[in-house]
Amino acid sequence: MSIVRVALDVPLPRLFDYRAEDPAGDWVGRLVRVPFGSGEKLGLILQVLDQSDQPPEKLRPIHSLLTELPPLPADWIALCEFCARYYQHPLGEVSSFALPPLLRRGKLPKRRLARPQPGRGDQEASPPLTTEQQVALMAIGQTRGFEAFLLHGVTGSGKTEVYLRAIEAVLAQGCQALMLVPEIALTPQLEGRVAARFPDAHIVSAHSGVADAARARGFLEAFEGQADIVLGTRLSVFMPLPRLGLIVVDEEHDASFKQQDGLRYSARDVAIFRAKQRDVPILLGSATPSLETFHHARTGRYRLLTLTLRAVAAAMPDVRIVDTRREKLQDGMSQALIAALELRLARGEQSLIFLNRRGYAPVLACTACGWISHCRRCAANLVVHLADRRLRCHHCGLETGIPQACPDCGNLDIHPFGRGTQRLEVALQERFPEARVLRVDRDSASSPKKWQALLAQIHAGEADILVGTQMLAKGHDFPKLTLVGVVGADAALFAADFRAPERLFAQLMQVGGRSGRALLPGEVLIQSEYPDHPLYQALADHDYSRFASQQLHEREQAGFPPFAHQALLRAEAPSVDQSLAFLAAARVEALKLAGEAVMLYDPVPMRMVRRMSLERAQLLVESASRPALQAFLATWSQLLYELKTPRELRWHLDVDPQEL
DNA sequence: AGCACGCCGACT
DNA sequence: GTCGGCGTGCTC
Ligand SMILES: [Zn+2]
Ligand SMILES: [Zn+2]
Repeated sequence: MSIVRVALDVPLPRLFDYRAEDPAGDWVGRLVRVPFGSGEKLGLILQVLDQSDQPPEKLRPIHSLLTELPPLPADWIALCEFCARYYQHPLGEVSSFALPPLLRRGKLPKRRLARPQPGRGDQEASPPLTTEQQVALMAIGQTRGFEAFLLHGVTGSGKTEVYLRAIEAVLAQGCQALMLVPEIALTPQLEGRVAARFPDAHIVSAHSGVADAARARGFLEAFEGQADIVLGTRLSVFMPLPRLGLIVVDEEHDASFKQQDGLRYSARDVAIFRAKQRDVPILLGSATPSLETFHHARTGRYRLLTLTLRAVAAAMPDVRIVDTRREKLQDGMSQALIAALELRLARGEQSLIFLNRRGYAPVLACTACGWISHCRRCAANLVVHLADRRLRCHHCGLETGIPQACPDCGNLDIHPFGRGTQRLEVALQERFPEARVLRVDRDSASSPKKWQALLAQIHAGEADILVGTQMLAKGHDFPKLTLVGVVGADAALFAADFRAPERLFAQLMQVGGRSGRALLPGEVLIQSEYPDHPLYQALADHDYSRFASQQLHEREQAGFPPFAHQALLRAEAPSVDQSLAFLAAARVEALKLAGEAVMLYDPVPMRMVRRMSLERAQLLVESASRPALQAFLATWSQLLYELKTPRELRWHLDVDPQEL
């Protein structure tokens, strides 16, 4: 009698053994139906063994083997095992997550006919390369096996062209390429561009918007080697790719590569593991690399390839910091910005005002008693959405109507305070009645369809002034756009999070890059009360390296990443005392095993304590040594599972957390 | 996380 | 008497 060791989608940090009659040699990697408790579950066979460490009477026989699907390859299983180990997550949950939902339930997609993919016509001509692009491609082409490259190049310097050429080269060798892009960048336009460039390649798109059947089909096409290119969001880092030859991570600094719930993985970091594991090169591209990546490039762990020039015939935009200390702003805008807008309107060019705050105003307040609109489920204000006359919580979705009078004192004099995109839109429309003002944020672009419609409208030149959040910052080329105004950026300058400046710089650099891409020179006006701040000065000089060096210096002084490695234990419960009590108990356990290499902080309530009626707290763990942190987390998390906790308390570990 | 079992309150 | 509330314990 043999034993199979199975990974099951349950939140338990262990595998489960079952009896099996006569397992064949190819059982490892297959899906299997097994009895579990009172029901049945689908699991993944990880090992076939002679005996179990469980007492024989506990062992139950498997129900059935899923033979429709070939066994998942060993390297795919190893990838899941790495994620389980690194992110301290149950292996069964990882492998389940790595499968498309349909396969997770043991179903296969209906028709698996080879889609009429290849042969879409003529290949789109590739533009000529700049010397810098040639140098980069030469370096990439010369590697044999694993090597990580950081392709650092400003917007318009032709990073995408380098990706496409590098992909072309691996396809020519009969290999597959995996290209990861941020959620917001995976648009029909990008898919179209890749498809036009590789008319004979079989391209699979993978993101959460793809329907279940199509996603499963894409997975199988990648798995069976029919797919040549997988283009997708962070999910697609888990695609099995037997002929993998290259991984590309575009906008590698983008926050959407880190999953913020469940398995809290960073697709960029998992991609690096994968490239190493499969011994293939990986290309990380960005105009504003994450400081982690930039640090690795500086210290020689990654190879730095730089594109300094705009490949398109256009100069860098002129970036000016507008000092707003001495000036009375009009609707949040300076004279300089208003004049610049007028100029663009007169010339028939487009302008964009970037304000990273949606809604009409961040809060509604009573001038008599001090009441403010707050969410009863969260420690947050309800945001005024005047466009649909609602108050809305941006954290839990709670909605109410806008009260006519103060709910506390009955005062009729209640006002929206502060400014969001809706208010700016209204103000601009009043100031420039003849201009076509278009707001682009998550509210106006609530579905992919509406988003595409807005983009089409912008491209057709049917808008003069765009008001938008970071949605507008990424990946879209607006040829008629020559002015970018930035409003209200200072708030992020002094945020509590040590990564806030890094994010702000990246965001402003990116949104600034929207202006003047084609033949018209661009201008960027950033309004600030701290015009001399080094972050703005570096932006004005287009000097990412100077900013990054200064930030890295500060991080080193403070002992922050990338000079330290962090993990966060978070807890949430109906009361913050419960959360803190759990963390205190966890800390006691940790003290028993933490050596000097691992630093344990005190449990503290989270910056926004209450969210969706749960009160949250966290405990930071830090070490200069990654292996020391990993070893500590492995034992600690085992102890945490054994800790007795109230039913209503939930906890998780976040390795390499993005926000503290 | 599910899902069973189990032991006390109020309803036909 | 029993229907059902959710506390606690287990899942190979
Ligand atoms: Zn009041
Ligand atoms: Zn809320």
